Amino acid sequence: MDGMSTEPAAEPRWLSDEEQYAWQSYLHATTLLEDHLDRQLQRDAGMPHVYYGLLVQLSRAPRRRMRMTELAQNAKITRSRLSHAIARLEKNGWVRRENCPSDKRGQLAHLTDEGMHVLEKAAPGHVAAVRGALFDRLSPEQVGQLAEICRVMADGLQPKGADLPWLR
Amino acid sequence: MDGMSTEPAAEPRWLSDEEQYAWQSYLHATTLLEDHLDRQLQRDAGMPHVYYGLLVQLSRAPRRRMRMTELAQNAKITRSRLSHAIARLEKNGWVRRENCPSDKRGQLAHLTDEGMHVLEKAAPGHVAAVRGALFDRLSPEQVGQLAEICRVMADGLQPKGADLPWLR
DNA sequence: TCACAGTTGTTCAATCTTCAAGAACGACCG
DNA sequence: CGGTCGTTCTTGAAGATTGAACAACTGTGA
Repeated sequence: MDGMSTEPAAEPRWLSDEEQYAWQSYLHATTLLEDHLDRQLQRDAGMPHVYYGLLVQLSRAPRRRMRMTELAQNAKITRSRLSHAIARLEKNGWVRRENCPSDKRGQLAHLTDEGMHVLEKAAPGHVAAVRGALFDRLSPEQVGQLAEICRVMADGLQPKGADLPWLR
Repeated sequence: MDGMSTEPAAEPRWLSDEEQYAWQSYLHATTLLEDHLDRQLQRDAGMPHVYYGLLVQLSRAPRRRMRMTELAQNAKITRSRLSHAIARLEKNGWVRRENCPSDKRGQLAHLTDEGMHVLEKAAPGHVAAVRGALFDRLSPEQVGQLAEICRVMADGLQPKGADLPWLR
């Protein structure tokens, strides 16, 4: 008996030089961008990026209302986290909870007028930040490439629906 | 003359349809990937991705030692956050603090043998996760595109006078 | 030598996130 | 009905992060 055993982890395929470089660049860039947007929104709108995203979702929903679970899924956060987040936004007066008429377990998050106002005030600065960091620096081809790359990534990470990609 | 006034925020340039789509895809994909890696490492190595990154940095440093500030800069986190993180890793026995001989204010973070061992155990699974989510799904051209896009992004977000130690 | 401004790392309080329950309700089946 | 299981949302405690404040130290210039 020697090296070869029944171990499932045979030979880890490490990253090539190009892949390593791409991975480092990815981590570097995404971290910087996330920090940048978080700071910008915290400064200008008094909330982190995730919370801003919740308001955006609500603003686009019919009657500015959305079920908690649906909102959590769209924002890719847990229901628990959403519960805390909505509690905070409710304390700010930007969101209000309502009972769901069709399901007594359910709750609707409702973007208030005040919340809509905050969102409208914050949006231009936020878009400018995204532009300045990303879209004003990329060529149209690169924007397309980025979208396609992200689509492929998301395809392989889809948590629900068919769990086909989870090999093994 | 009409609504136009002296407002400094003249006309926010919103995102085009292509840009909106790319931005949504970006947020979706990066969130999913980060969550995926965080869970994988939390499950297999008992620490989040950021902490794993710290161990990687240390493992590559001369004598497995690094100054706190340098480590924080490389990992793109604040010194405060690093302080807490190292305290936690120290509690696990994976890192130890040492006084810096040349600067009495300074501290060196030192990756212990035990920490190195944990890292070596976790690395294959982590690489597999990165591969499975990203590099095994992208064409070589896309890997190059991604690297270039991220390089441009990072260029525009570089916090200060740029020293680029991660560029070879 | 002596300010003195700048750096280094830690700490505190406020905030945010996660994880493990748990209460309330709906859907289904006998 | 009544029982059972799954869903929906909330809660509380532990852990993590942030930003400001702080003590200790360095290096520079007068």
